[in-house]
Amino acid sequence: MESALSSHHDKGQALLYLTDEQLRQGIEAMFFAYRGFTADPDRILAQFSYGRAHHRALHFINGAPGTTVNNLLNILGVTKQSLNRVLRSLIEDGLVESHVGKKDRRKRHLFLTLEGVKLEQKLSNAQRLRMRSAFRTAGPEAVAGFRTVLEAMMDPKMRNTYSNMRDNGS
Amino acid sequence: MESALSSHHDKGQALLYLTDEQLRQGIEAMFFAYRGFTADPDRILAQFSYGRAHHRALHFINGAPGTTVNNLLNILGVTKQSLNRVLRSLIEDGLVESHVGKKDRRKRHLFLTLEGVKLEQKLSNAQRLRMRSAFRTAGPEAVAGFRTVLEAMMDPKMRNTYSNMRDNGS
DNA sequence: TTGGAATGTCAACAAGGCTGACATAAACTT
DNA sequence: AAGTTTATGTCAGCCTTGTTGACATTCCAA
Repeated sequence: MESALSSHHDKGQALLYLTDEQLRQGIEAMFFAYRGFTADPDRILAQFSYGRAHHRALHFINGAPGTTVNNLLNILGVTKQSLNRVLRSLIEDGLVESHVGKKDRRKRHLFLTLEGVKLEQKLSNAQRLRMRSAFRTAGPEAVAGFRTVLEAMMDPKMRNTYSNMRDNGS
Repeated sequence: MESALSSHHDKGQALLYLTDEQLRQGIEAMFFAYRGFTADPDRILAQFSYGRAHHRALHFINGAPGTTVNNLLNILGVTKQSLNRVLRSLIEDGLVESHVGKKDRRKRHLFLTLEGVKLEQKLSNAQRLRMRSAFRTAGPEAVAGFRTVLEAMMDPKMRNTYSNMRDNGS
C-alpha cells in the first residue's frame, strides 16, 4: 500500500479518507452513533410498552398523514404482517386512526390521533434534542457532510424515497 | 418559535441546519442510511444462518484480538446471556477461540480462527465497499463532517470507547 | 365478469434482546 | 483461612419484531 515514489505518496495522502482503517472507523462510528440515536426514544417507548417499530410507524404517519398501509410498507421495508401487528396495537390504543379510502375503498389511510401526535412529539423531541446538540457541536459544514455521506450510503431505491420526502416536506 | 423581528430571522437563516425540519431530515437520513449500511453484511450472514449479533462479535474480536468477554460486553452493550449465546455458536462452529487468561485465569481471551477471519473479511469487505463508495462520492470534507457529527451523536461513554479504539488502532 | 391489487388475519417460527437465578473458579481482602 | 467480589457460563422463560405461508375479503379495472 505504501510506496517510496512521491506521486504514490501524494495519492495516498489525498485519499487518506479511503484507507481500510478510515473505513473501519466510519463503520464503527455508524454503529455507536446509531445506538446513541435510538437510545432516548427507546427509553420513552419502554414506558409505554412499545418498541422501535411503533416509533417508526408513528414517525412516518406523522410526516405523511393519510398515507396508505402499502406506502408505509415500502418505506419501512418490513412485511405487512409485521407492520400490521404494530398498527393494530396503535389503533387499539387510540394513537392511530385508519380510514377507508374515498376514491379507492381498498386502501386504508392512516392518521395520528391527538394522543398519537402527543407521543410522536415526545419521541421526536427527545431524538431532535440529541441531533440538535450533535449538529450544533459539529457546525453547519459538518452537518452538510454528514447528510451527503448518509445519502450516498442509502440503497438507491430508498434514496429516491428519502429525496421525495425532503422535496415535499420543505 | 417564529418571530417578525429581523434579528431573529437572520439567526434563523444562519442556523438553518438546526431547524426542526432539518433535524427531521437528519433523523430520516440516519434511518435509511443505517439500513443500507447493514444490508450487504445481512445478506451474507443469512447464508451462514448468522445474524447481526454474530457480525458485531466477529468485528470487534477481529479489531482487538485477545479481548475479554467483559470488554466485549461493554462495547456491544448487551447482556452476557445474549452475547454468550452468540459466542457459543461461533466457538462451536470454529470461528472463534476462547483462551483462559495467563495472568488472570478467570478471564477468557477471544480470538478469531482462520475461518473466523475469513468470514469477518467477507463481511467487512462488503460493508467497506459501500462505505468506500459513499465516501468517494461525498468527498473528503463531507467524510470529515460525517465523522464529526456521528461522534457528537454517540453517548459520551461510547465516545470514549470509540476514541480509544481509534487512538490504539492507528 | 374475472383477475389482480390492497388489506387483514391466523399460525408458526427464529433471532436476539431482556430478567432472574444459580454455579464455578479465581482473585482479592480482611 | 475465611469471606467477598469478579469473570464467566448456563438454564429457563419472556418479549419484540422480523420472517413465511395460507387464506379471506373487498373492490378497482380491463
